[in-house]
Amino acid sequence: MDLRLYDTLTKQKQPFRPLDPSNVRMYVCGPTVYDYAHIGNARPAIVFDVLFRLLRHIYGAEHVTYVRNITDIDDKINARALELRGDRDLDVLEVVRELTERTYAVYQEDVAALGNLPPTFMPRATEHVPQMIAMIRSLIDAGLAYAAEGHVLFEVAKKADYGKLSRRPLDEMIAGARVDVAPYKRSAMDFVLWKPSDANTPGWDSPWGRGRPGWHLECSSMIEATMGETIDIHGGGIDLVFPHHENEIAQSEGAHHGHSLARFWMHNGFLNVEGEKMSKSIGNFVTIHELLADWPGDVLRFNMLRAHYRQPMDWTLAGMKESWDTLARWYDVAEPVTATRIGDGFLSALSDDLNTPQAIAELHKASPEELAGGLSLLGFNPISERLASKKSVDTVEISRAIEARNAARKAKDFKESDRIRDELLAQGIQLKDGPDGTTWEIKR
RNA sequence: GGCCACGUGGCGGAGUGGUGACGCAGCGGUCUGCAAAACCGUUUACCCCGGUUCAAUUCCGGGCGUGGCCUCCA
Repeated sequence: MDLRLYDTLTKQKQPFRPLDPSNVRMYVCGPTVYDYAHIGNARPAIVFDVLFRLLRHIYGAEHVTYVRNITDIDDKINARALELRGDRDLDVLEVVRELTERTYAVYQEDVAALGNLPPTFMPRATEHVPQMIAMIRSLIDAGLAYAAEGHVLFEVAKKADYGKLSRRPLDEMIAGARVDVAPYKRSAMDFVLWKPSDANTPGWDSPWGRGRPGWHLECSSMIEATMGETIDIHGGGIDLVFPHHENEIAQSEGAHHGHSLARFWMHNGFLNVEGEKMSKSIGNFVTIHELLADWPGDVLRFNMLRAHYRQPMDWTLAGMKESWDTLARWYDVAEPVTATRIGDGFLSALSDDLNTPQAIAELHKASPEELAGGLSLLGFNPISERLASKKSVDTVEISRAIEARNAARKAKDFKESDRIRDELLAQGIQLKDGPDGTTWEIKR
Protein backbone atom coordinates (compact mmCIF):
# COMPACT_ATOMS: atom_id res chain seq x y z
CA MET A 1 0.00 0.00 0.00
CA ASP A 2 1.49 3.29 -1.12
CA LEU A 3 1.40 6.08 1.40
CA ARG A 4 1.00 9.52 -0.13
CA LEU A 5 1.21 12.70 1.88
CA TYR A 6 0.64 16.33 1.04
CA ASP A 7 3.75 18.43 1.50
CA THR A 8 3.34 22.13 2.22
CA LEU A 9 6.78 22.91 0.79
CA THR A 10 6.04 21.54 -2.67
CA LYS A 11 2.27 21.98 -2.40
CA GLN A 12 1.75 18.50 -3.74
CA LYS A 13 0.86 15.05 -2.64
CA GLN A 14 4.01 12.99 -2.87
CA PRO A 15 4.73 9.30 -2.32
CA PHE A 16 6.17 8.92 1.15
CA ARG A 17 9.50 7.14 1.38
CA PRO A 18 11.29 7.42 4.69
CA LEU A 19 15.02 8.11 4.75
CA ASP A 20 15.42 5.04 6.93
CA PRO A 21 12.51 2.57 7.05
CA SER A 22 13.88 1.14 10.28
CA ASN A 23 13.54 4.55 11.91
CA VAL A 24 10.80 6.76 10.52
CA ARG A 25 11.01 10.14 12.21
CA MET A 26 8.21 12.61 12.85
CA TYR A 27 8.09 15.81 14.86
CA VAL A 28 5.01 17.80 15.79
CA CYS A 29 4.87 21.15 17.54
CA GLY A 30 3.29 20.66 20.94
CA PRO A 31 1.67 23.03 23.39
CA THR A 32 2.94 26.03 25.26
CA VAL A 33 2.08 25.14 28.82
CA TYR A 34 0.55 28.25 30.32
CA ASP A 35 -3.18 27.47 30.13
CA TYR A 36 -5.62 24.64 29.41
CA ALA A 37 -5.36 23.42 25.85
CA HIS A 38 -8.41 24.23 23.73
CA ILE A 39 -10.09 21.98 21.19
CA GLY A 40 -8.08 23.61 18.41
CA ASN A 41 -5.00 22.20 20.07
CA ALA A 42 -6.62 18.79 20.11
CA ARG A 43 -6.71 18.66 16.34
CA PRO A 44 -2.99 18.27 15.61
CA ALA A 45 -2.62 15.95 18.60
CA ILE A 46 -5.28 13.63 17.17
CA VAL A 47 -4.44 13.98 13.49
CA PHE A 48 -0.76 13.27 13.92
CA ASP A 49 -1.49 10.48 16.34
CA VAL A 50 -3.45 8.81 13.55
CA LEU A 51 -0.48 9.32 11.26
CA PHE A 52 1.80 7.88 13.94
CA ARG A 53 -0.42 4.81 14.17
CA LEU A 54 -0.53 4.44 10.40
CA LEU A 55 3.25 4.65 10.15
CA ARG A 56 3.57 2.08 12.92
CA HIS A 57 1.18 -0.14 11.00
CA ILE A 58 3.23 0.17 7.82
CA TYR A 59 6.79 0.18 9.17
CA GLY A 60 6.34 -1.63 12.48
CA ALA A 61 5.70 -0.13 15.88
CA GLU A 62 9.34 -0.12 16.91
CA HIS A 63 10.46 1.57 13.71
CA VAL A 64 8.73 4.90 14.14
CA THR A 65 9.94 7.76 16.31
CA TYR A 66 7.40 10.45 17.15
CA VAL A 67 8.50 13.54 19.01
CA ARG A 68 6.10 16.15 20.35
CA ASN A 69 7.69 18.93 22.32
CA ILE A 70 6.58 20.87 25.36
CA THR A 71 7.22 24.59 25.22
CA ASP A 72 7.96 25.63 28.76
CA ILE A 73 10.03 28.70 28.00
CA ASP A 74 7.81 31.41 26.63
CA ASP A 75 6.81 35.00 27.31
CA LYS A 76 3.15 34.06 27.61
CA ILE A 77 4.15 31.78 30.46
CA ASN A 78 6.20 34.53 32.07
CA ALA A 79 3.36 37.02 31.77
CA ARG A 80 0.88 34.56 33.25
CA ALA A 81 3.21 33.82 36.15
CA LEU A 82 3.49 37.51 36.99
CA GLU A 83 -0.31 37.73 36.94
CA LEU A 84 -0.63 34.70 39.18
CA ARG A 85 1.85 36.03 41.66
CA GLY A 86 0.10 39.36 41.94
CA ASP A 87 1.55 41.22 44.90
CA ARG A 88 2.21 38.11 46.92
CA ASP A 89 5.70 37.57 48.20
CA LEU A 90 6.66 34.71 45.92
CA ASP A 91 9.57 33.99 43.67
CA VAL A 92 8.28 34.44 40.12
CA LEU A 93 10.60 31.77 38.86
CA GLU A 94 8.97 29.38 41.30
CA VAL A 95 5.52 30.40 40.06
CA VAL A 96 6.66 29.77 36.49
CA ARG A 97 7.79 26.29 37.42
CA GLU A 98 4.54 25.46 39.18
CA LEU A 99 2.47 26.83 36.33
CA THR A 100 4.27 24.82 33.67
CA GLU A 101 4.28 21.64 35.75
CA ARG A 102 0.59 21.81 36.49
CA THR A 103 -0.42 22.74 32.95
CA TYR A 104 1.82 20.05 31.54
CA ALA A 105 0.24 17.40 33.77
CA VAL A 106 -3.29 18.37 32.71
CA TYR A 107 -2.27 18.37 29.07
CA GLN A 108 -0.86 14.86 29.34
CA GLU A 109 -4.08 13.63 30.93
CA ASP A 110 -6.24 15.34 28.36
CA VAL A 111 -4.45 14.07 25.26
CA ALA A 112 -4.35 10.57 26.71
CA ALA A 113 -8.11 10.73 27.28
CA LEU A 114 -8.46 11.57 23.59
CA GLY A 115 -7.00 8.19 22.76
CA ASN A 116 -3.56 9.42 21.70
CA LEU A 117 -0.54 7.24 22.17
CA PRO A 118 2.29 8.82 24.09
CA PRO A 119 4.91 10.10 21.64
CA THR A 120 8.30 8.40 21.75
CA PHE A 121 9.84 11.51 23.23
CA MET A 122 8.33 14.64 24.74
CA PRO A 123 11.31 16.93 25.12
CA ARG A 124 11.02 20.18 27.01
CA ALA A 125 12.69 23.44 26.12
CA THR A 126 14.05 23.91 29.64
CA GLU A 127 15.98 20.67 29.26
CA HIS A 128 17.68 21.69 26.03
CA VAL A 129 19.09 25.12 26.65
CA PRO A 130 22.74 24.02 26.26
CA GLN A 131 21.92 22.51 22.86
CA MET A 132 20.21 25.72 21.86
CA ILE A 133 23.22 27.78 22.86
CA ALA A 134 25.39 25.45 20.80
CA MET A 135 23.16 25.93 17.79
CA ILE A 136 23.31 29.68 18.13
CA ARG A 137 27.08 29.42 18.13
CA SER A 138 26.99 27.40 14.90
CA LEU A 139 24.78 30.00 13.32
CA ILE A 140 27.10 32.82 14.35
CA ASP A 141 30.07 30.83 13.03
CA ALA A 142 28.26 30.27 9.78
CA GLY A 143 27.78 34.03 9.46
CA LEU A 144 24.00 33.76 9.67
CA ALA A 145 23.50 35.32 13.09
CA TYR A 146 24.85 38.30 15.02
CA ALA A 147 24.93 39.39 18.64
CA ALA A 148 23.76 42.87 19.60
CA GLU A 149 22.88 44.38 22.97
CA GLY A 150 22.46 41.06 24.76
CA HIS A 151 20.41 39.66 21.89
CA VAL A 152 21.37 37.28 19.18
CA LEU A 153 19.48 37.60 15.93
CA PHE A 154 19.18 35.48 12.84
CA GLU A 155 20.04 37.57 9.80
CA VAL A 156 17.39 36.63 7.33
CA ALA A 157 19.05 38.40 4.40
CA LYS A 158 21.96 35.96 4.61
CA LYS A 159 19.78 32.99 3.81
CA ALA A 160 18.94 33.20 0.12
CA ASP A 161 15.96 30.86 0.18
CA TYR A 162 14.33 32.30 3.29
CA GLY A 163 10.58 32.29 2.79
CA LYS A 164 10.42 29.12 0.70
CA LEU A 165 7.91 27.35 2.93
CA SER A 166 5.42 30.18 3.21
CA ARG A 167 6.28 31.48 -0.26
CA ARG A 168 6.92 35.01 0.80
CA PRO A 169 9.57 36.99 -1.00
CA LEU A 170 11.70 38.75 1.57
CA ASP A 171 11.36 42.28 0.18
CA GLU A 172 7.58 42.09 0.31
CA MET A 173 7.64 41.02 3.91
CA ILE A 174 9.87 43.87 4.89
CA ALA A 175 7.63 46.30 3.03
CA GLY A 176 4.61 44.93 4.84
CA ALA A 177 6.19 44.59 8.26
CA ARG A 178 3.98 46.18 10.87
CA VAL A 179 6.23 45.68 13.83
CA ASP A 180 8.34 48.40 15.30
CA VAL A 181 11.88 47.63 14.38
CA ALA A 182 14.11 47.23 17.39
CA PRO A 183 17.25 49.37 17.10
CA TYR A 184 19.59 46.43 17.47
CA LYS A 185 18.14 44.64 14.46
CA ARG A 186 19.92 44.93 11.12
CA SER A 187 16.68 44.27 9.33
CA ALA A 188 13.02 44.24 10.33
CA MET A 189 12.66 40.56 9.48
CA ASP A 190 15.57 39.35 11.58
CA PHE A 191 14.27 37.17 14.37
CA VAL A 192 15.48 36.51 17.87
CA LEU A 193 17.58 33.49 18.78
CA TRP A 194 18.49 34.73 22.24
CA LYS A 195 17.25 37.58 24.40
CA PRO A 196 18.18 38.92 27.82
CA SER A 197 16.15 38.05 30.93
CA ASP A 198 15.58 40.21 33.98
CA ALA A 199 15.37 39.03 37.59
CA ASN A 200 11.66 38.14 37.23
CA THR A 201 12.19 36.10 34.08
CA PRO A 202 13.68 32.64 33.77
CA GLY A 203 17.17 32.88 32.36
CA TRP A 204 20.28 30.86 31.65
CA ASP A 205 23.89 31.89 31.46
CA SER A 206 25.27 32.19 27.97
CA PRO A 207 28.14 33.84 26.08
CA TRP A 208 25.74 36.76 25.51
CA GLY A 209 24.75 37.14 29.13
CA ARG A 210 21.91 35.72 31.19
CA GLY A 211 18.95 35.25 28.96
CA ARG A 212 16.56 32.85 27.26
CA PRO A 213 16.10 31.40 23.79
CA GLY A 214 13.69 32.72 21.19
CA TRP A 215 10.68 30.54 20.59
CA HIS A 216 11.60 29.07 17.20
CA LEU A 217 14.95 27.80 18.36
CA GLU A 218 13.72 25.07 20.66
CA CYS A 219 12.14 22.99 17.91
CA SER A 220 15.25 23.11 15.72
CA SER A 221 17.36 22.17 18.66
CA MET A 222 15.19 19.39 20.04
CA ILE A 223 14.74 17.81 16.63
CA GLU A 224 18.50 17.67 16.32
CA ALA A 225 18.85 16.29 19.84
CA THR A 226 16.24 13.56 19.48
CA MET A 227 16.35 12.61 15.80
CA GLY A 228 19.28 14.22 14.02
CA GLU A 229 19.62 16.74 11.22
CA THR A 230 16.98 15.58 8.78
CA ILE A 231 13.64 14.04 9.68
CA ASP A 232 10.89 12.59 7.54
CA ILE A 233 7.85 14.55 8.68
CA HIS A 234 7.34 17.80 10.49
CA GLY A 235 3.80 18.68 11.46
CA GLY A 236 1.76 21.37 13.15
CA GLY A 237 -1.12 23.78 12.71
CA ILE A 238 -1.31 25.78 9.50
CA ASP A 239 -0.86 29.00 11.42
CA LEU A 240 2.67 27.88 12.28
CA VAL A 241 3.83 27.94 8.67
CA PHE A 242 4.91 31.52 9.10
CA PRO A 243 6.93 32.54 10.93
CA HIS A 244 7.56 29.54 13.16
CA HIS A 245 8.34 26.79 10.67
CA GLU A 246 9.95 29.16 8.23
CA ASN A 247 12.35 30.16 10.96
CA GLU A 248 12.96 26.59 12.05
CA ILE A 249 14.05 25.79 8.53
CA ALA A 250 16.36 28.80 8.47
CA GLN A 251 17.95 27.85 11.78
CA SER A 252 18.33 24.13 11.19
CA GLU A 253 19.55 24.37 7.63
CA GLY A 254 21.82 27.21 8.63
CA ALA A 255 23.37 25.19 11.43
CA HIS A 256 23.62 22.02 9.33
CA HIS A 257 25.39 23.17 6.17
CA GLY A 258 22.12 23.46 4.29
CA HIS A 259 20.94 19.91 4.94
CA SER A 260 17.18 20.00 4.85
CA LEU A 261 15.26 19.82 8.10
CA ALA A 262 12.21 17.84 7.06
CA ARG A 263 11.26 15.98 3.91
CA PHE A 264 7.54 16.48 4.41
CA TRP A 265 5.81 19.45 5.98
CA MET A 266 2.27 18.74 7.07
CA HIS A 267 -0.21 21.27 8.40
CA ASN A 268 -3.66 20.79 9.83
CA GLY A 269 -6.43 23.28 9.12
CA PHE A 270 -8.04 25.59 11.63
CA LEU A 271 -11.04 24.85 13.75
CA ASN A 272 -14.06 27.07 14.34
CA VAL A 273 -16.69 26.74 17.03
CA GLU A 274 -20.34 26.83 15.92
CA GLY A 275 -19.34 28.79 12.84
CA GLU A 276 -17.24 31.33 14.65
CA LYS A 277 -13.58 31.75 15.25
CA MET A 278 -12.77 30.64 18.76
CA SER A 279 -11.82 33.53 20.96
CA LYS A 280 -11.99 34.49 24.57
CA SER A 281 -13.89 37.68 23.83
CA ILE A 282 -16.74 35.92 22.01
CA GLY A 283 -16.89 33.51 24.94
CA ASN A 284 -16.75 30.39 22.79
CA PHE A 285 -13.36 29.29 23.99
CA VAL A 286 -13.71 25.55 24.58
CA THR A 287 -10.98 23.67 26.40
CA ILE A 288 -10.32 19.97 26.00
CA HIS A 289 -10.49 19.64 29.74
CA GLU A 290 -14.02 20.98 30.18
CA LEU A 291 -15.25 19.07 27.16
CA LEU A 292 -13.95 15.84 28.63
CA ALA A 293 -15.99 16.56 31.74
CA ASP A 294 -19.17 15.56 29.93
CA TRP A 295 -18.15 13.89 26.69
CA PRO A 296 -16.22 10.67 26.27
CA GLY A 297 -12.81 11.35 24.72
CA ASP A 298 -13.58 8.88 21.94
CA VAL A 299 -16.44 11.06 20.75
CA LEU A 300 -14.25 14.13 20.58
CA ARG A 301 -11.66 12.12 18.68
CA PHE A 302 -14.14 10.69 16.20
CA ASN A 303 -15.70 14.09 15.65
CA MET A 304 -12.29 15.44 14.73
CA LEU A 305 -11.63 12.70 12.20
CA ARG A 306 -14.88 13.24 10.31
CA ALA A 307 -13.25 16.10 8.43
CA HIS A 308 -10.06 15.86 6.41
CA TYR A 309 -7.17 17.24 8.42
CA ARG A 310 -6.27 19.96 5.93
CA GLN A 311 -9.82 21.27 5.63
CA PRO A 312 -11.05 23.97 7.93
CA MET A 313 -13.50 22.39 10.32
CA ASP A 314 -16.45 23.64 12.27
CA TRP A 315 -16.82 22.13 15.71
CA THR A 316 -20.49 21.91 16.72
CA LEU A 317 -22.56 20.30 19.41
CA ALA A 318 -24.73 18.73 16.72
CA GLY A 319 -21.64 17.14 15.22
CA MET A 320 -20.62 15.74 18.60
CA LYS A 321 -24.05 14.21 19.01
CA GLU A 322 -23.88 12.61 15.59
CA SER A 323 -20.40 11.30 16.33
CA TRP A 324 -21.59 9.77 19.54
CA ASP A 325 -24.50 8.00 17.85
CA THR A 326 -22.27 6.54 15.17
CA LEU A 327 -19.65 5.40 17.62
CA ALA A 328 -22.23 3.85 19.95
CA ARG A 329 -23.68 1.81 17.11
CA TRP A 330 -20.24 0.73 15.94
CA TYR A 331 -19.02 -0.23 19.38
CA ASP A 332 -22.02 -2.54 19.74
CA VAL A 333 -20.98 -4.29 16.55
CA ALA A 334 -17.22 -4.28 17.10
CA GLU A 335 -17.01 -5.09 20.78
CA PRO A 336 -17.66 -8.86 20.50
CA VAL A 337 -15.23 -9.25 17.57
CA THR A 338 -12.13 -11.29 18.39
CA ALA A 339 -10.32 -11.60 15.05
CA THR A 340 -9.94 -8.16 13.52
CA ARG A 341 -8.67 -7.29 10.08
CA ILE A 342 -7.82 -4.14 8.16
CA GLY A 343 -9.92 -3.57 5.05
CA ASP A 344 -8.20 -2.67 1.79
CA GLY A 345 -10.49 0.26 1.05
CA PHE A 346 -10.01 1.57 4.54
CA LEU A 347 -6.25 1.36 4.39
CA SER A 348 -5.96 2.92 0.96
CA ALA A 349 -8.19 5.81 2.09
CA LEU A 350 -5.94 6.44 5.07
CA SER A 351 -2.88 6.07 2.89
CA ASP A 352 -4.17 8.79 0.60
CA ASP A 353 -2.96 11.73 2.65
CA LEU A 354 -4.83 10.57 5.73
CA ASN A 355 -8.29 10.75 4.19
CA THR A 356 -10.15 9.92 7.39
CA PRO A 357 -13.64 10.88 6.12
CA GLN A 358 -13.18 8.41 3.27
CA ALA A 359 -11.82 5.83 5.70
CA ILE A 360 -14.87 6.30 7.90
CA ALA A 361 -17.13 5.86 4.88
CA GLU A 362 -15.37 2.56 4.21
CA LEU A 363 -16.07 1.48 7.77
CA HIS A 364 -19.76 2.09 7.23
CA LYS A 365 -19.68 -0.62 4.56
CA ALA A 366 -17.27 -2.92 6.39
CA SER A 367 -17.75 -6.30 8.03
CA PRO A 368 -17.65 -6.40 11.84
CA GLU A 369 -14.06 -7.70 11.66
CA GLU A 370 -12.98 -4.87 9.41
CA LEU A 371 -14.88 -2.34 11.46
CA ALA A 372 -13.11 -3.47 14.62
CA GLY A 373 -9.75 -3.44 12.87
CA GLY A 374 -10.32 0.00 11.41
CA LEU A 375 -11.45 1.47 14.70
CA SER A 376 -8.41 0.04 16.38
CA LEU A 377 -6.03 1.48 13.79
CA LEU A 378 -7.66 4.88 14.23
CA GLY A 379 -7.06 4.70 17.96
CA PHE A 380 -10.45 3.58 19.23
CA ASN A 381 -11.02 0.76 21.67
CA PRO A 382 -14.51 -0.39 20.84
CA ILE A 383 -15.63 -1.03 24.38
CA SER A 384 -19.12 0.27 24.94
CA GLU A 385 -18.35 1.33 28.47
CA ARG A 386 -15.94 3.90 27.14
CA LEU A 387 -18.92 5.75 25.76
CA ALA A 388 -20.73 5.90 29.06
CA SER A 389 -21.84 9.38 29.82
CA LYS A 390 -19.93 11.30 32.40
CA LYS A 391 -23.26 12.14 33.97
CA SER A 392 -23.73 9.97 37.00
CA VAL A 393 -26.77 7.75 36.79
CA ASP A 394 -28.18 5.29 39.27
CA THR A 395 -27.97 2.04 37.35
CA VAL A 396 -29.62 0.03 40.12
CA GLU A 397 -32.56 2.40 40.10
CA ILE A 398 -32.83 2.11 36.33
CA SER A 399 -32.76 -1.69 36.39
CA ARG A 400 -35.50 -1.68 38.98
CA ALA A 401 -37.62 0.65 36.86
CA ILE A 402 -37.10 -1.54 33.80
CA GLU A 403 -38.20 -4.61 35.72
CA ALA A 404 -41.29 -2.81 36.97
CA ARG A 405 -42.11 -1.68 33.47
CA ASN A 406 -41.70 -5.12 31.97
CA ALA A 407 -43.90 -6.56 34.69
CA ALA A 408 -46.56 -4.00 33.85
CA ARG A 409 -46.24 -4.79 30.16
CA LYS A 410 -46.68 -8.46 30.86
CA ALA A 411 -49.82 -7.66 32.80
CA LYS A 412 -50.90 -5.47 29.87
CA ASP A 413 -50.97 -2.45 32.11
CA PHE A 414 -49.64 -0.24 29.34
CA LYS A 415 -50.64 2.94 31.06
CA GLU A 416 -48.25 2.12 33.89
CA SER A 417 -45.48 0.81 31.61
CA ASP A 418 -45.60 3.94 29.47
CA ARG A 419 -45.57 6.09 32.56
CA ILE A 420 -42.32 4.47 33.69
CA ARG A 421 -40.83 4.82 30.25
CA ASP A 422 -41.74 8.51 30.08
CA GLU A 423 -40.42 9.11 33.55
CA LEU A 424 -37.04 7.64 32.65
CA LEU A 425 -36.97 9.59 29.40
CA ALA A 426 -37.56 12.76 31.37
CA GLN A 427 -34.38 11.91 33.26
CA GLY A 428 -32.57 11.45 29.96
CA ILE A 429 -32.69 7.66 30.00
CA GLN A 430 -33.80 6.20 26.68
CA LEU A 431 -35.05 2.61 26.81
CA LYS A 432 -34.44 0.23 23.96
CA ASP A 433 -36.52 -2.95 23.69
CA GLY A 434 -34.73 -5.68 21.78
CA PRO A 435 -35.26 -9.40 21.25
CA ASP A 436 -32.92 -10.10 24.17
CA GLY A 437 -34.62 -7.77 26.59
CA THR A 438 -34.51 -4.12 27.44
CA THR A 439 -31.37 -1.98 27.42
CA TRP A 440 -30.95 1.71 27.92
CA GLU A 441 -28.74 4.61 26.97
CA ILE A 442 -28.28 8.21 27.91
CA LYS A 443 -30.13 10.49 25.55
CA ARG A 444 -28.22 13.59 24.59
C1' G B 1 -2.69 46.10 0.37
C1' G B 2 0.36 41.24 -0.35
C1' C B 3 0.25 35.81 -0.16
C1' C B 4 -2.87 31.35 0.27
C1' A B 5 -7.01 28.10 0.88
C1' C B 6 -12.09 27.06 0.18
C1' G B 7 -17.46 27.46 -2.01
C1' U B 8 -21.01 20.01 -3.17
C1' G B 9 -28.23 18.08 -1.63
C1' G B 10 -32.06 20.13 4.82
C1' C B 11 -27.19 19.21 7.64
C1' G B 12 -22.10 16.99 7.98
C1' G B 13 -18.61 15.54 4.37
C1' A B 14 -15.40 12.73 0.40
C1' G B 15 -14.47 12.47 -4.65
C1' U B 16 -14.29 12.42 -9.99
C1' G B 17 -13.47 14.82 -17.22
C1' G B 18 -18.57 10.67 -18.90
C1' U B 19 -22.94 5.18 -14.78
C1' G B 20 -25.61 11.15 -8.57
C1' A B 21 -19.42 8.27 -2.27
C1' C B 22 -20.72 7.86 2.78
C1' G B 23 -23.26 9.39 7.32
C1' C B 24 -27.27 12.19 9.80
C1' A B 25 -32.09 14.02 9.18
C1' G B 26 -36.64 13.15 6.13
C1' C B 27 -39.93 9.64 3.77
C1' G B 28 -41.79 4.27 3.14
C1' G B 29 -41.57 -0.55 5.33
C1' U B 30 -40.32 -4.80 8.98
C1' C B 31 -40.52 -5.37 14.16
C1' U B 32 -43.49 -3.49 18.60
C1' G B 33 -49.38 -3.34 22.86
C1' C B 34 -47.87 1.70 21.13
C1' A B 35 -43.28 4.07 20.71
C1' A B 36 -38.03 4.24 20.72
C1' A B 37 -33.93 1.38 19.16
C1' A B 38 -32.51 -1.96 15.38
C1' C B 39 -32.94 -3.67 10.38
C1' C B 40 -34.50 -3.09 4.93
C1' G B 41 -35.64 0.42 1.04
C1' U B 42 -35.69 5.55 -0.74
C1' U B 43 -36.08 11.47 -2.45
C1' U B 44 -32.77 15.87 -2.78
C1' A B 45 -26.24 18.52 -5.08
C1' C B 46 -21.89 20.23 -7.16
C1' C B 47 -21.68 29.65 -6.10
C1' C B 48 -22.17 32.76 -10.93
C1' C B 49 -20.39 33.92 -16.04
C1' G B 50 -17.31 32.67 -20.03
C1' G B 51 -13.63 29.13 -22.40
C1' U B 52 -11.39 24.16 -23.70
C1' U B 53 -13.81 19.35 -24.82
C1' C B 54 -17.86 14.66 -28.17
C1' A B 55 -18.69 15.42 -22.72
C1' A B 56 -17.20 19.75 -16.77
C1' U B 57 -19.35 19.54 -10.51
C1' U B 58 -14.28 17.96 -11.93
C1' C B 59 -9.48 21.55 -16.38
C1' C B 60 -8.54 27.13 -17.72
C1' G B 61 -9.95 32.52 -17.19
C1' G B 62 -12.98 36.17 -14.83
C1' G B 63 -16.56 37.49 -11.02
C1' C B 64 -18.91 37.06 -6.27
C1' G B 65 -18.64 35.05 -1.36
C1' U B 66 -16.24 32.83 3.08
C1' G B 67 -11.92 31.90 5.83
C1' G B 68 -6.55 31.84 7.01
C1' C B 69 -1.58 34.02 7.21
C1' C B 70 1.36 38.64 6.89
C1' U B 71 1.91 40.26 14.93
C1' C B 72 1.49 35.62 19.89
C1' C B 73 -1.60 31.52 18.03
C1' A B 74 -2.92 24.38 16.64
